[in-house]
Amino acid sequence: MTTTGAAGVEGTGDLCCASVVDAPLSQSEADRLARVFAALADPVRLRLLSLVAAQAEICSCDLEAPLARSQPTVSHHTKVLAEAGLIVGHKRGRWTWWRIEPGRLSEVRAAIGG
Amino acid sequence: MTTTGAAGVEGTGDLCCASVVDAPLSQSEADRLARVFAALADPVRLRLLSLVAAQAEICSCDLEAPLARSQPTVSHHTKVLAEAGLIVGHKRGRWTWWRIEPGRLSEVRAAIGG
DNA sequence: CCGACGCATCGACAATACTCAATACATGGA
DNA sequence: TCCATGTATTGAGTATTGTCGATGCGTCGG
Repeated sequence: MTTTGAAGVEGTGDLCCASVVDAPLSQSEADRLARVFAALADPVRLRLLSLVAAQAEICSCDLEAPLARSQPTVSHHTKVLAEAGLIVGHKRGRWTWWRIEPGRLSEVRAAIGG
Repeated sequence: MTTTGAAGVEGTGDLCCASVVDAPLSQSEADRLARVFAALADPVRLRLLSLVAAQAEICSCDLEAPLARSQPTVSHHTKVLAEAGLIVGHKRGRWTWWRIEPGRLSEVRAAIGG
């Protein structure tokens, strides 16, 4: 099982070629982009993301302590990030391991004029 | 008057050298970053930003129609973007003109691994 | 088979955000 | 000076979000 919100690299929606600095964004492009930014708009999720990015793979159980949040809260945040396509998780035994999806961050970077 | 939330290029706070993909973000770095992402996490504001970016300078009065929002709502969104340091406005006569602050978007891009 | 463990989901609550009508403020023209 | 115009602010209603305790589900060890 891959705990990704949607298929492939794309989380909530494809970001390709939608750029804030180019022609005015369409309604739907803005919606898709806003969803990814919303996932990044929480300090706990940003720290979670940086923890995942720092270790190639990390277990949910190793996130509660550094984030100082309860297990349900951590689970909520991983879900949000996964649905945005920013991280991917898969279960192995009793544990869920998360890794970053670097391509997604690149898409975001491109969308703001990368 | 420059309708920027804070001094200089920085809006809510300096983003320099805080990167999601490098070492774990500190609490305060995450807070500052999250504030900027929160400003980008609304589709109306993203379209507003793209309208501003497309024209070197644009009047508030020319935003209501394309955004299909009331004047107070547009004013609210411009304020949020300005406080995040993403746009800058100054009054000229009766009108307020907004322009993009490209450096701020660059900072955000760098923070996600640019 | 049973209990412990890791994780996801549910329900609830407080805090925040988006929106608009009403109002206040400031500027320029007559 | 007075009024019209563009913008900002206030107040209120609704929706969304972050958080946690309680609970459910799947997996491993004994």
